[in-house]
Amino acid sequence: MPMRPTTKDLAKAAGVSLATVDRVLNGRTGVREKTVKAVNEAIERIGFERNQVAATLARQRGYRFVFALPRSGDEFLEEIVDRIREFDKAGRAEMIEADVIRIDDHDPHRAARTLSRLSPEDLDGIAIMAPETPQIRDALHRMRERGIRTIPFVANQQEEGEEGFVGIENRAAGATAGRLMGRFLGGRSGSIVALTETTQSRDSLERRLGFDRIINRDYPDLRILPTLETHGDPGRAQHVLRNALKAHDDVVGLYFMGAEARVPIEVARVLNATEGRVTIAHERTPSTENALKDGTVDAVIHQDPGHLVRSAVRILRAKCENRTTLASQERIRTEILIAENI
Amino acid sequence: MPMRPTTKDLAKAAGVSLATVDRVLNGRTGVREKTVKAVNEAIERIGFERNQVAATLARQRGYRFVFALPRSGDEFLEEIVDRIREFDKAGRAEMIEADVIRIDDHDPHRAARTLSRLSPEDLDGIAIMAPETPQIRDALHRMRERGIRTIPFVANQQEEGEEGFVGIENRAAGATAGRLMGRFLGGRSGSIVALTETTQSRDSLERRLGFDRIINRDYPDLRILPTLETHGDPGRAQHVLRNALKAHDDVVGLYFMGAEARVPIEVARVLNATEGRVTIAHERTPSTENALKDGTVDAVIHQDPGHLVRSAVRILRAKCENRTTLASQERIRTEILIAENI
DNA sequence: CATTTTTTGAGGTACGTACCTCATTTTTGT
DNA sequence: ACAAAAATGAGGTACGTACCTCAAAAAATG
Repeated sequence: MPMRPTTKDLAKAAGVSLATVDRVLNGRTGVREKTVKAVNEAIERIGFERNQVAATLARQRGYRFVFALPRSGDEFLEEIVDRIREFDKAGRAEMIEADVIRIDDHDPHRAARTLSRLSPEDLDGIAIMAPETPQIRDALHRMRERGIRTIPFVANQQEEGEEGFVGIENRAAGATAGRLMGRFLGGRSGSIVALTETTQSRDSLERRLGFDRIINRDYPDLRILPTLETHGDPGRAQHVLRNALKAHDDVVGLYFMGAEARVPIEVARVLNATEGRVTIAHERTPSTENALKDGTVDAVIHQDPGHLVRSAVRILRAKCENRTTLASQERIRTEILIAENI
Repeated sequence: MPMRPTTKDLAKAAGVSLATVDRVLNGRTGVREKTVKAVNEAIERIGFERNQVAATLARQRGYRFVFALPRSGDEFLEEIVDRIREFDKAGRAEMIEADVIRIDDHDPHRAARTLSRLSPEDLDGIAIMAPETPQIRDALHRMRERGIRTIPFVANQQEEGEEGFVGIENRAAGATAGRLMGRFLGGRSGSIVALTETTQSRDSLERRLGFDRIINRDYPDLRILPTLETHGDPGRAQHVLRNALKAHDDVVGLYFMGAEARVPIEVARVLNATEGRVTIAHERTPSTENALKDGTVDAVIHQDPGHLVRSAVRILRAKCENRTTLASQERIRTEILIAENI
């Protein structure tokens, strides 16, 4: 068992004292540039790696991470919340806490204010799932300046400045749905109904783009109708779906693009709309799971909430410890679920 | 921040000394049943949870886990090995080591001897991927008696005694392949060629069972031919595949059940066998990935090697610390890969 | 009851890092 | 060259647990 070099070894190797090593390692002030470089050089030379176990123990307060999620929640969001709670429980032994705060997704100012109130005393990092508004972007920027690590979560923030996004690429997810739709239809021709809560959300937009790309390029006999919106309202959902089916007698496929597939699924059941048609939805939830099992839905495009949560924590923690993560390991997969591999 | 109770608090609550708490917590001998119960009762009462961070630090030697993998390796195995190495590197900061040893899968006695040589000094736990032979089973049993935690890895060991298996359920994986085959064929009728290295392996057997179940039940127009064996030999593979295609002019699908899809894929390319047919393989590897991209293979049934490795480590570690894991979180998913979600 | 055996307590050190204080040295500005 | 400021060193404590020794107490044995 090869003894790993400790801070003591590092101090000796760099020709400085333990105190200075500590200053450099933890980015404290009052160290000459020259000394910093000497220490860093020694780190490379002897291959020093901070013992995170000892470090966490020493800095009494472990890590505390917060997930900022929209208040208005769908089923999938609930799954995520459950996973966060689960992680929090399991993480206690590792001195890692994970909490949830809800932010007003309909009121960006209020949301930004909520974020502004968070201080580095309360948390070390935050994973944020929020619409991209200037207010939110600003709030995030200020948090980072206060020393809180941030990471976009599930809903992408365009901002290229910060690396590390936890979630799937929705274009690819839409393309996956498109390919399955095309293959499951096996050469049939006709129209496809695309349904979502609101076309305003970037997720839906990108999914639709990916979906379109595949269908239009590879399945010329299929035609995708303009996206229908439910606004989360079952009544409206039923209305628009019925109208669409009435207006087009050649509908062969249904694509539910939103995260809340529950409403479309229920409505489709009532209208008996999936019979003889291929139906594809997003995100595994109790609703979509049941629908897969009873055949209402043929495939579900999914991202694993447990992976989302754990990956976010790993990345945030790495940021806190100035480590890098293996991007390959943190990539969230776009999963395909059918009745057989649920 | 609610202070978590420490061993000191526990000692006070149980009315015993720190030394006794230590004895109970670490399962040492020389403690009266009555005392043990008193301590355990106090643990429940005050909600004591061992601080694993401090514990790992204190027991100098962190954890050392070994993956015992068959020597004769396919591409998928190489992926797994890469993930283990990756984990080992990343795990050093957490004081967790992960190593690989290769065992002779063709010589159970030699394999068993290799395992017998491992002592608790060398490792804390082992994840084993090996055929189920009495010799191996015995060796595992003896290891457990020596205090080494064991867990079957990817290849299931029937043995119901030990819980925790890391890998997918191959019946379900086969069923998934079957469903995709049926749907992708979209009502066409004909024969399906099933190919594997050897029908002796339980993995292949179970996959075939799952595959058959779906096809026979739901796709009466499809007929699965007797399983062909390659024994890993390209020449033989080409021979049996060509013969099958010659004997049956109605082959509409190919199912590569083994973990080494490289050979069948290459052979199929040479014979131009996939053109106009649906082809499904197992495990994502460079070969299957390329085949997906260029259309040689239509879908790949997969289990993520990174997840496999991390899950095995989590479970082994939990066993070492007498903790339980959330089975739901440790279940390895049977993934479906197509060109769009690779 | 005396003696052996078992059980328990008291106290210590160690793990590797964080974080603190204070003295001392080195550098900077004038 | 001098004072002021900045940089560094020396030494300490703490985190919560593991693991060790030795003495003392309690229980079991005859």
